Amino acid sequence: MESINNIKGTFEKKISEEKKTAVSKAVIKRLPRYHRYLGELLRSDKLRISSGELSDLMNVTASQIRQDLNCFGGFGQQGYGYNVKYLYGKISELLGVNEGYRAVIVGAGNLGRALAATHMFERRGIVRVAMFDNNPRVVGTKINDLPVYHVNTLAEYCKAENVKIGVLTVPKEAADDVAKKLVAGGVMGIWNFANMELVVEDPNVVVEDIHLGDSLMKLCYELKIKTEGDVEDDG
Amino acid sequence: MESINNIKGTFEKKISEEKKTAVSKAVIKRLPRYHRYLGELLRSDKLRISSGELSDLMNVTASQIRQDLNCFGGFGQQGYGYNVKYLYGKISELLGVNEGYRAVIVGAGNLGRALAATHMFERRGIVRVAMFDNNPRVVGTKINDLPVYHVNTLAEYCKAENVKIGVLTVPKEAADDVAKKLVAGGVMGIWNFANMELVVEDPNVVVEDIHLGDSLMKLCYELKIKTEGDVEDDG
DNA sequence: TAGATTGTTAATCGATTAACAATC
DNA sequence: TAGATTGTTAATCGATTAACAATC
Repeated sequence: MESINNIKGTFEKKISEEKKTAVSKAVIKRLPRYHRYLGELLRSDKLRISSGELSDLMNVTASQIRQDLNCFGGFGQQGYGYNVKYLYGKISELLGVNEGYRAVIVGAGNLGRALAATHMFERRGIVRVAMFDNNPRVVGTKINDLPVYHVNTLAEYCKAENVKIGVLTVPKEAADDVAKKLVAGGVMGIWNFANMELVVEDPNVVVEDIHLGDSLMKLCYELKIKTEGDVEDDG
Repeated sequence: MESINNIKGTFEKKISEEKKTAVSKAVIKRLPRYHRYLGELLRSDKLRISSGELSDLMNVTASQIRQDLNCFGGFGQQGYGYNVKYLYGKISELLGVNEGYRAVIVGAGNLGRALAATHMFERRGIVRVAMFDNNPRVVGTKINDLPVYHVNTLAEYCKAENVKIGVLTVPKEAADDVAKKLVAGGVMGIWNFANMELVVEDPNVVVEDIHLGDSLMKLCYELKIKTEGDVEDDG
């Protein structure tokens, strides 16, 4: 009896594992890029594309493209390639473009305003519903058609308005506190521009840290390496 | 005779290779993060730190920290650890913080203005000298103390003013053209916010593409994965 | 059917981690 | 000297590429 249960358990585990087969981080990071290129192909009325063609376009190996796409299912057809519209649709689906997630921007400073002005969100099916700040001079105003509320009402608002994404453009000293409010309000994803690694208790909340400064420094490093040796070395 | 030359050649090659030992991309991407944490430790008056302590702080393995730092030389001391100030200085040096690179921002839209308003550049020893745009209504004005010139004068200005870094916040249709002007002006590093992979002919010019949209999509993907299964699946 | 191109397995490469001898 | 911790080599892990059988 016990041995039968053991066998059954093992078997079930194998099946569920097979279904998951956790997609690697490297693949996930590449998905948006595929989406971008396929969107362009679609706009240029290209109907089908092979991994070889896409490989030339994107500067990655055809092998990687096939491997990547196959993590999510067989989107192509042997001898034909991939149908651009179909593949674009599938990747859009994977990326949640059709989910209509609702987002708030917290921090109405320069960066918050700049993000409020972009089409970055609509383009991805994300609906911005409001901005938040603690400055009484901007609370109550509108920025790019978005009402600005006081950050004290953040959690409450998110809960009532079913906000799923919070964009953090506050100074890093305030970031932890605002993040707590977002999580309390049921927000499940935080896009963090606060120049620090945001730590959130709830393991179901995902965080994407943006480190513009790190990117700028990496540029300087590479610039330095390339130009080094061109000048006298006084080391 | 020939065989002697061959042996000599092999030997010389080995030495020069040993000196280079090209630092891996993964390590380079982590350098700015070390710089960030060490800067904070310095500000909090911490004098020394071991790879073990830093490991706890940064959430990476101590082994990786030691391995990473050793790509650039022995910055630590057995039995002691690393001197915070010294290590910070060394990493700053590696990252070109003391080089005083001069930078222009091309594109005086929302993002360009937001970047102009940050302290991101000074903090890394980069000197912003001007902004550029093609809109006659902003050309001639000042934004955050930076003069705004017409983009037609870009190459000429960069050459005259020894500009090394160009920040690209123009629409992607204009990006290639502006990049050409920057390169013509002797700019060696381009920080590209134009939502496309910038291709530059000159192999000595380094490009760092920022893809905020990709990051946002990745967030949505992870958000979707986490919340999937919580709701009815009408697939 | 023949040609093309995928899906998938196996081989290679690179990056991370573990272990430990060197040394402060 | 003994204890601590680096620098560095070896082992492991993960990601990329190559190869080819399956199949449209």
